[in-house]
Amino acid sequence: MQRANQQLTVLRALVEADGPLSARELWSRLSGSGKSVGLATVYRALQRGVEEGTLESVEGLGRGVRYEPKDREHHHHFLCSTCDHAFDLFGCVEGLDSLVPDGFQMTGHEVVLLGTCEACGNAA
Amino acid sequence: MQRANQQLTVLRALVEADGPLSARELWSRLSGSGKSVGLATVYRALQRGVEEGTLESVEGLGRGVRYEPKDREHHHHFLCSTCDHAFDLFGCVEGLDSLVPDGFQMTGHEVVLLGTCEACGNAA
DNA sequence: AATAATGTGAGAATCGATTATCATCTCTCC
DNA sequence: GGAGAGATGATAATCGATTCTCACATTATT
Repeated sequence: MQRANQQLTVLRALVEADGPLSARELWSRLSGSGKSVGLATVYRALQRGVEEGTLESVEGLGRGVRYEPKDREHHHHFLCSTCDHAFDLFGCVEGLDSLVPDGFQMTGHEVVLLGTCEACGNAA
Repeated sequence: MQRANQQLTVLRALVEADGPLSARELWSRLSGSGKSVGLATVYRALQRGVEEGTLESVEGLGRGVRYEPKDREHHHHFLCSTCDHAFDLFGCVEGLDSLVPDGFQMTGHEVVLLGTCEACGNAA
């Protein structure tokens, strides 16, 4: 059995994106670009991608869950408060360990920068 | 059953908490501590607190919205992946500016440490 | 080609979070 | 004490997100 057409369409759109996308964002993008895909199919593709290990769900970017390819290097995100789009950033920060309280075990971290993206800044 | 000043009861519980709480968490805590308060009242108190400027809503800690007193100093949070409780941290990090892409305007940032809190770590 | 297995789209159903409704209850002011 | 204003609790209604259903389409198998 081979992966069907729409599953691939969804995954490819996510790989080409400049940041993590929610199911609905993904659906809007595809709908707007001629490639009409059912919303249910988007959800199925995302869920399956996570199960198969190619995708990862990202929480903590405003409300809702977004998804991104799992093979990306460690990175963080910029969330535009105007258009609500999330952008991938490169690099990380130092000094996180010193924040951890005694007795707590840190297994990971999230850094989210907030503000306005270039497009929204220019439009203003 | 006392029914007076529930607004105060809610705000006080939030001030005494060691981290931001969601409406439901707050409601559970109050219910569990003898001070029975309607869930609707909790929502009303939170909404009003935000309007009046004493409370602040915090997104980005897992799913859902949590609230904390607005007069706290700049700080971040530790989210326990076992009990899902959010704890206040003290201190901040350096080097965030270097992550901002050209043309983007950063107005704020969030740092969330993930892992297990002391209680959950000991219980394991 | 015939059949079986799987993928897909549209919309219904579900779920949790939040808000609205409304009958009561409390407090204040007279 | 009594009226009016605002607060409260129980629960229904709403809302957005996600999942489920099912008829149909596509692909695989023989």
